[in-house]
Amino acid sequence: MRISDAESLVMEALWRESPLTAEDIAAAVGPEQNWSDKTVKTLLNRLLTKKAIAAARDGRRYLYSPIVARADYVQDESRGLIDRLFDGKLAPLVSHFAETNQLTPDDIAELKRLIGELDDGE
Amino acid sequence: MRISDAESLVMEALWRESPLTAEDIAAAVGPEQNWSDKTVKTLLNRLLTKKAIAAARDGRRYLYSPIVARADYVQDESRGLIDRLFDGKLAPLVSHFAETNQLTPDDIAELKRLIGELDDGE
DNA sequence: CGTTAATGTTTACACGTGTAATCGCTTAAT
DNA sequence: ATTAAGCGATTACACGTGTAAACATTAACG
Repeated sequence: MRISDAESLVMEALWRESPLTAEDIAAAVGPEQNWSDKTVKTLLNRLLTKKAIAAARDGRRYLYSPIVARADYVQDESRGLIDRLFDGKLAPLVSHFAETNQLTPDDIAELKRLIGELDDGE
Repeated sequence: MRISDAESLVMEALWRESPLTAEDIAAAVGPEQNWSDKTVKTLLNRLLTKKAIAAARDGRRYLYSPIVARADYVQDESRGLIDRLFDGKLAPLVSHFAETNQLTPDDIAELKRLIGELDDGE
């Protein structure tokens, strides 16, 4: 099942560090998003029913941990975008960024390095 | 305003060719998506109120054309994804694809070419 | 000229999402 | 033991979206 935008912010907190209590997560995400702790609880529950996270009882509270791996999530999201907008190929996306001048010299250097490695490794 | 997934399929038809009648669009998109012509009409109206497309009366019907450019849409979508998931930088996305073995030799060749050009051009 | 067919306009409706408030149970403090 | 406080669970509610049916209007055909 799909992880929504708001939910993904909770996931990001858990991917950074886990397990966390609801309180921890509210503290990590709430202020930034201007969310009440109630909102965070709702998101946690939805993520639970979606089996995206697990909860382990710890006394009176729960400790939450991700079940879905960030890599898998990132995978689905980026594959989806590339399939929808760039005919499933990565190069056109890079090309688009290049054409719209969204690449800093650092980006370019990093890309060069990556591509070089690829060539060697594969 | 945001263009939804279903709406974007209508936009794609118009980006491929415009102006088009509602009928044209239904013919172009409907079968693939299993949409009734009613559904296409609804999407066209929503896109109109979102000012994503324009309609020019042509006798009894309208001819629809995009107002939003595909490049701008692609721009927003891909920037959004990269900001959300890759810290705003393109290189980590490419890196992710490389690590998860989603690059065909063709992709790699194309990327090499692109990066090479970049280097020269900029 | 009236009826039908083609189009566009309005209304519908369930589901996910963002954003919470309220209810209820359990534990800690008095 | 009673009450208050802290948590989780349940309920709420408006808005966007996917998907379409119903209604209205107008032009064409008989």
